Amino acid sequence: MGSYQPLIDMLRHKGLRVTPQREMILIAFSEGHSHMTAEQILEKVHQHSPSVNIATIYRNLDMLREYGILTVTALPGQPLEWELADSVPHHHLVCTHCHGVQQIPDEMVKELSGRLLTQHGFHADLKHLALSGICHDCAEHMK
Amino acid sequence: MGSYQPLIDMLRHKGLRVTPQREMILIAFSEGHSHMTAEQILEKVHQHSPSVNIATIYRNLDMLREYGILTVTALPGQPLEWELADSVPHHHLVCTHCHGVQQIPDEMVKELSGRLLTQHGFHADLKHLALSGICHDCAEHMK
DNA sequence: CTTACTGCAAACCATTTGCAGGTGC
DNA sequence: GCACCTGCAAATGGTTTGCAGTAAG
Repeated sequence: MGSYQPLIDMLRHKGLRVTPQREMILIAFSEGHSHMTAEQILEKVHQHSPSVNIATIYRNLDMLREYGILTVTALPGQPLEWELADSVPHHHLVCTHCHGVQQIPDEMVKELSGRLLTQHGFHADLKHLALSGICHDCAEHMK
Repeated sequence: MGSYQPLIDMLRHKGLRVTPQREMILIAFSEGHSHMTAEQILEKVHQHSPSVNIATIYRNLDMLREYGILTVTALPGQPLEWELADSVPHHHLVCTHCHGVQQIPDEMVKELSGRLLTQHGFHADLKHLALSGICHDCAEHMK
């Protein structure tokens, strides 16, 4: 539910044009559900301006993803779900063999936590997730 | 790479008809990659019988999923990936509020572990994963 | 012999694209 | 003013469906 202003500034800062359509999309995220389909976003935008086209929504969602502002997740048989990338904490991969630690972006884990929420209503605390296993180098040596 | 015979027996046992198309689909999984798209499965089946139709593939994949023989996963912008359900370990969701424990299918975690392997070369040990968070009921009460 | 299953073709639905006109900077 | 952005409409691509014929049991 954060303000959308900083995101609009970010667009301007990156040399992208700030259009009403883009503002309304970002406003939709700050007002609506945390994750929405393109169609749901269009609905929210239409509350402000019914002439906006779905193609514009798709193009801008994709652009916002490329610039790291949004993330997408896919569920089998359902339209794509979009959400603000917002705060992006990191997670760790810990090797049980060499005890080395590796960082991975939250994006990899987000798909899991998103599904836990939508399918099980479980608000997973995956802010500081640590996963154990065998790292790439150790796996090579063990062959 | 396991044998497909037990799966065919399972179909027969559940009163479903054992057709050449269904056999060839199961053979495709026992011979091919662990996860495949409908199109890739069709290709494998066409090696044995080129007259089989894609609609039949889709209908049977869906039927096999309903009977717990296959699982599907979706990645943004890509066709669905199908794989044998085979051994399906479970994971746990532990509520930090009521300390309740909930089980989730391995399917939900598989997408993550697959990506950790392909993108980071990390062989995650996700056989007995336990995730903490707030369960649905507690989240409702806390509102 | 019954009816589940198949092939075919058309429909469907989310998403993408080409293009001509509009608008932010 | 110029390139970027938009609306529109048509195309796309994966998946589903209706129907008449076929074959598993």
